[in-house]
Amino acid sequence: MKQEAITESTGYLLAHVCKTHRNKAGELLAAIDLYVGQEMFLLQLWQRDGLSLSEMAELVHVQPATASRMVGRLEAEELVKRRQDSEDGRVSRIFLTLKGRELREPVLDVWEELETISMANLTADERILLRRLLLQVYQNLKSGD
Amino acid sequence: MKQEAITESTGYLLAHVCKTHRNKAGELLAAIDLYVGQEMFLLQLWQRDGLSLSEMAELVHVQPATASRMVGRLEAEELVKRRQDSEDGRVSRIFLTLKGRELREPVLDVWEELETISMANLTADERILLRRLLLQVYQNLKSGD
DNA sequence: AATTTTTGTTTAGCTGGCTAAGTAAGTATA
DNA sequence: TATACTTACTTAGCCAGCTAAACAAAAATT
Repeated sequence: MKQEAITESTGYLLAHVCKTHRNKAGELLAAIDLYVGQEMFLLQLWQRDGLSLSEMAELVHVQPATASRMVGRLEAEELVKRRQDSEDGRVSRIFLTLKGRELREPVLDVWEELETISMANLTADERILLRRLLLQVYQNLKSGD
Repeated sequence: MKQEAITESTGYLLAHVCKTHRNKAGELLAAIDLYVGQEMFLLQLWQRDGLSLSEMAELVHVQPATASRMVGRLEAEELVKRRQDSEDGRVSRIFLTLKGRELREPVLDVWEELETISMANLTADERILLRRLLLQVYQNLKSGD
């Protein structure tokens, strides 16, 4: 591969767009006192309170160690509380606090704004197309060796 | 915004694809003893040895603090060395070592493999289209408020 | 019933990101 | 010339990622 090819590659552009997207998300979430990624945990709990830590990790697509620490931080901010499962002493269940529940609407607003900004100037067809292409890339990466 | 809309949004899919891409990159780079992102610094130095730290930060699109630390790690691994500029004592210039230069081919190979995997099953037209759509998203995020 | 294996979580330690603050060199102004 | 301001970099401290190891509970095996 020629050297210039890296910075001209689609993968490089993808990484760059993503970083920009993530930074924008971080900026918008900061306004409601959340760090990027935290909202994903809350999102899952709004759908189903009391998930176990490993269920959370799986749903959010992170490792259990990451989930454990992030839940720890959410707990420290009093957005969630942890309880030991009644039937399996190893299992940690995560529950929303009132404070955590109140963040639902603001988070949805943030993501709506983020999506509106990101998808501006793209027709509905282009958005569908982008999704299809991204899904193909994802499949490739998931199965590639 | 409805809650399900977040996980159905293109931004969410983008983040997910990107994380997968980054993990794949990390896996491939680990085989040549590099962490994700380090190769980007080397890439710039292969093109122009002796860049200042802030030039590096700008070219790689990170903050100077990040660049400083990452260059520190590359120096610890003896891939680069730092020298004070002869005309401006504040300026730190980064030079490749022989070891750093020898990594060029392996890095190019890694990125070629990564790109091959990522773009599999996409026609040339689809790749061009993906790039165009990603660039549009990037422009949106860069100018959006 | 005792032992071994598996499972769920946590902690430690590494990484690349960021912001904020600090330090020293260079430049501009009085 | 002395002082004030700007610039380049570094350090400290926060974050989300990861892997590896440790620990305890549960399940499986002997």
